Amino acid sequence: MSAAAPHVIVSPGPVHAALTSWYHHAARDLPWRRRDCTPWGVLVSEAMLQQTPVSRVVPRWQEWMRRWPEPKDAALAPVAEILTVWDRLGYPRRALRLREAAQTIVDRHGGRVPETADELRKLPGVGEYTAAAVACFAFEEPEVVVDTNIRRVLARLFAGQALPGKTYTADQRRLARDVFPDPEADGGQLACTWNIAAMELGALVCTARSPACSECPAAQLCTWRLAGSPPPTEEQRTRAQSWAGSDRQVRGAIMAALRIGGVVERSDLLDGLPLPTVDLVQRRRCLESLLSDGLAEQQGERVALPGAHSRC
DNA sequence: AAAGCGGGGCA
DNA sequence: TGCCCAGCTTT
Repeated sequence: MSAAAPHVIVSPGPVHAALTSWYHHAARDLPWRRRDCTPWGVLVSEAMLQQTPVSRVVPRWQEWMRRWPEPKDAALAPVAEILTVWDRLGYPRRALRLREAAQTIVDRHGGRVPETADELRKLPGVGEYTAAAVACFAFEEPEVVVDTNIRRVLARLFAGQALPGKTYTADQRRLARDVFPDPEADGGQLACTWNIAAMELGALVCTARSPACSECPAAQLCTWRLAGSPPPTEEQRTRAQSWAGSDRQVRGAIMAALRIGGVVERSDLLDGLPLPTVDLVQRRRCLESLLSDGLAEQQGERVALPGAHSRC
């Protein structure tokens, strides 16, 4: 037993009622939430939404689903095309893994997205969160879903903290389980709605920077609010990864050049990138890492997106 | 448990 | 400029 474990004082029941009721009229109309969205569409959305805001995902999701409406379509798509459609969503390794997941679904699941969190978890790029989310949102399985929004909402509602801290700890996982609705109460309906409602509240009302507590359906039940909304501690404040000058920036610039230029001379890639600094060691390191990741391909003295045909 | 991995938008 | 955003993989 951990001495630092937060104890749930507020009864979860009224909070479940407040948030799920709120969700029914406040929810955004997102394409992957519609009745006619397939499990594959839900999986694609979750892969794209890993670390990328909804507003930037919507158009890329629509283009992806138009081209590859089923797993078998994405499984056959050239990597170059996958990465081009992915465009600047970021973390392009996610796109490769989504394609690999499609291939696994075809090879091992008859082309249909598996329905349980345990099976989903085995797919490339599918971790604890995504497995639970797809099982819940696509198949109405009452899995405990915990994303960055839900972590923050639970920290405030039940632990009285302004922010949940940078890493997902065992205490937070325990809290999420402790306040989760009874999965067997009504066939899992409440549990699934609770997941999406808590997530939506975190996205629209209980935001990280300036929460709109006056609009919160659970403000009167919120432990953090009742404690006077104490500010986050120094430890809870996340320190951002630097961006300028980072390998991620250089990798991103190389990928952008490959998407636009098709097949590019290796030398042009190393000294012709639109970046503020020219660090040849770093550029070489980043190019090698992209080749190693399978995000780029060497063709003689040229470099291209994997599968892109050379002009020779 | 911590580090690495994109990119855009807003305070 | 700093910070935030429907995480996963590797160590």
